Amino acid sequence: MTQAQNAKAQRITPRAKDFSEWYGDVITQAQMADYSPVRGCMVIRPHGYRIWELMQRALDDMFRASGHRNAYFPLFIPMSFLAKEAEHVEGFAKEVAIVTHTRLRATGKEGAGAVAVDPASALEEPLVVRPTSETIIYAMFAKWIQSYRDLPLLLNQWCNVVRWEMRTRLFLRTTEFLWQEGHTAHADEAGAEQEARLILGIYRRFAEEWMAMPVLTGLKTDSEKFAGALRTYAIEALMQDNKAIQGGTSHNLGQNFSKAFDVKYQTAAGGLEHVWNTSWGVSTRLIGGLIMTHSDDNGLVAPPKLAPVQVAIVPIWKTDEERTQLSAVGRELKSDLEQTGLRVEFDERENLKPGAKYFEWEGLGVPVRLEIGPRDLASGQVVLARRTGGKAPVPLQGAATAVTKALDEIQAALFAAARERREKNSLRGATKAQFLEFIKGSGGFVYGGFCGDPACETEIKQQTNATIRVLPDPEFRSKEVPKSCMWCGAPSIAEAVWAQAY
RNA sequence: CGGGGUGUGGCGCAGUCCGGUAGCGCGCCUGGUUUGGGACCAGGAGGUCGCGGGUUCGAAUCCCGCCGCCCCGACCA
Repeated sequence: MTQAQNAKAQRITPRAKDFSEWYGDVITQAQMADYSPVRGCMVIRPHGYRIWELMQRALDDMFRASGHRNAYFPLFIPMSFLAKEAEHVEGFAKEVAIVTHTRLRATGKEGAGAVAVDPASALEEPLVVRPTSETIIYAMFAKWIQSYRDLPLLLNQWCNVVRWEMRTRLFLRTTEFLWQEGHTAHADEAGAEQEARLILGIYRRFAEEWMAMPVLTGLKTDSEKFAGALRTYAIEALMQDNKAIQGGTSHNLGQNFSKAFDVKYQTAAGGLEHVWNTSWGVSTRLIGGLIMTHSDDNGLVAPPKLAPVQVAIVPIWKTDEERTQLSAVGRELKSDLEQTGLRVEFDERENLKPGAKYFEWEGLGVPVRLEIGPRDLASGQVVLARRTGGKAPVPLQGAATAVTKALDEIQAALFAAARERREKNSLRGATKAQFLEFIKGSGGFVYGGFCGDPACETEIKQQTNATIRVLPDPEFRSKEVPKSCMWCGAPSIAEAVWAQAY
């Protein structure tokens, strides 16, 4: 077997063969993450972390522009805090990590038994490792908020959280993950509601404009809402295997937490009122969504705006003279592109043939590759190859313009393709029979009437594993309003979108 | 927690049925020749065969126990 054939044989598992293996292969190939020695945890490698940093920057700018400020609250939360809001405890009790001791001691034994928990170091009150920070943040809000003049209070934090999950998958669900959590306090319900909706809009814009990932926005049903929230809004995207992913949530918490933590403010009229809160978050899970939205059987496809490397320049040379010449031209090209703000690598490695480099950069998801050899040099051009397919020569002089244009086109094309795929895999106005056939077949988003009865929702979930992803916002609703429940036939209270989900 | 699979150089695997002291491909290192879609030749480094017991002259291989990981189901961003 030649090396080429061998490499082909070891390639990424095709999506059609095994989607889940494909997903893992893409991550490995792109060096985005690795399994850690701790079960359920992952190491985010530089190429994956860079995507997260780019996401953070974009989101953070949007938060800041809308008046939010960043802060940092501690990892540890007194166990008693979690118990203060009844629904909230119930929601998280099953998956919190608890710190009970503060010391190890040497046992004098060999190997793994050489250290043990020092029983003398038991904490009086155990600490929980935050699964989310509502409790500790609102405990602090109670200290900081006194008057209506202190409102609204608009904070955000970037941090890690821990939820002890039974089954984990890289990026999509890990025991520890990175996210941002926004927490705000408002003088009235309208303020909180407006904030929750504002953030949902930011999440949608981020998903569409940066990730090139089309999303539905809407309201979660009670069974799917955040534990402790009045209402939960979410963005939902459809992956290539036709399973849905919840990409971000924005909660109107009402006064549930302000009452539990006694967060009160004095009104202009002199009265005393509990504040209205919101909380909202997106996590590294979005990276999983990004992978499953765009990538193909050759590896990662990164949308240009979030690609750690946007342009890879690959020189092609034979003689030493060509090498010297191309090395100089390549460096200059790199520098030109960088000056227009692009993220560029010039691949001068000598131990790899150009073809090998192409495959490597493709696996890493680089949207644009510039190939430049003696023939191009002679005619004053470079070959511009797109990750999504197609090669064409462009003038070497002013290549930055062509590259920028290509990146913009790729960004737009990825979004359009993803949206088209989603629509192709959506079924509207479904009857029960159509719903069953669709969900058990290829799957996707199913739009239909919903009676509002949780029992109906549960029955559907039990029989099909599909859940209501959202009660969609007006612009995503079908033209014809469903009159009756897709499942039970009772009068419909709202249109719902069902899907099997991650 | 239930079901399935799997643990052998960094990665992917063969060897296990039928015990005889570990091999292949990729990757890595050195030198040379190469370079327009995964280069080739030569030399080389690297493994307590998941862990613990047992059987045996001898165990990756047979027996007993344990553990890890991956995939599939119920909970979740």
